[in-house]
Amino acid sequence: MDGGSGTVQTLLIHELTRGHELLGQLLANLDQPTVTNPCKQLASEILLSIERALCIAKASILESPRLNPSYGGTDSSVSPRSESSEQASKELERREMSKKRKTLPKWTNQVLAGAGERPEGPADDGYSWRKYGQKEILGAKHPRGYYRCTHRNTRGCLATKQVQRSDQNPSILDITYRGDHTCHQKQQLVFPRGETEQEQEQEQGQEIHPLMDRVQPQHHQPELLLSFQTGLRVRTTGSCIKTDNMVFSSPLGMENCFNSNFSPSFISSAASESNFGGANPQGAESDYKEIVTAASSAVDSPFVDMDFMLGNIDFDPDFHFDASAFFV
DNA sequence: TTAATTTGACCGTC
DNA sequence: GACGGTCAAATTAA
Repeated sequence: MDGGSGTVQTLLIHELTRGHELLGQLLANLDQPTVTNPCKQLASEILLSIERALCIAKASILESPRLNPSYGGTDSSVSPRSESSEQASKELERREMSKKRKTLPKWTNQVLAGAGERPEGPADDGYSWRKYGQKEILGAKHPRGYYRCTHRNTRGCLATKQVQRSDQNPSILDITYRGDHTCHQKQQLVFPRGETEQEQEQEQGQEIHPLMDRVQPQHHQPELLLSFQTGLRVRTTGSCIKTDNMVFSSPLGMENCFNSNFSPSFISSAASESNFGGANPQGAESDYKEIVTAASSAVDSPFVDMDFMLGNIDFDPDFHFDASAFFV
């Protein structure tokens, strides 16, 4: 990025800070027994503030066209090259990609593998993946499968994932995601028992929030925050880490973006405990395996989304965002 | 015929 | 040089 990123970051931090302040006021108001209107007003303002922050973050990413090679970047059909120059550019491209990949956000999920699934078969996470490789990994009992987004060529989507069976528990798949889906394929949520979204909603008593939709439109109602909060509370209190077969762990972002000052209770509490009935052998050694989990339909996108939007923004070390209050 | 998967080779990093 | 990640030709499936 360029020099403008500093300003963007400042704006972002400003918005988030403001959101934080408003939140403080909201919580203060909540302490009063009968007040409801100020709360709604504040919630609305907070929501707007946060939305602005998200837009800024998104804009900052879009500002960097290099992150999106397919959009106007290398179009070999336009400029004919000699064979050697083409090869050279390929090599260059490869190096660029290599660098780029390093900087891509990365996080890990653990997924209970279904009985009928292929050895490295990824649980369907709603995106369409194409396998491009498989490799025996040193010290691992099971090979690692490499997948990339189906729309890599058509839309330049750089998202990839690696799927590997856990050594300790072969019924668990460690799935490492890398990069965001720039293809904007609408995530098709998969419901284990053939349930619809609505059915799941009803069963879980919580909403699928528009905020959690990774595809833009952001005209959210003020009450959204409240339902958002409600949903999060459900997840926080439940030590259970599952839908039927999905287990979610912390995306990179929660830890990476907010540093130590940002330690929401829903992460830390869950992380300190084991899952799968007390056995999560992977948990301690993995980079980002604090289990957040909950209903995959609701949890998946938002955190991942937030992660990506904020992923390459450095927060001021002094920036304090006490999110624990937010999720009370 | 097209799309997806497999698999050996290649490349970059440590 | 070892290892992990990716490429791309060959193969298989739909």
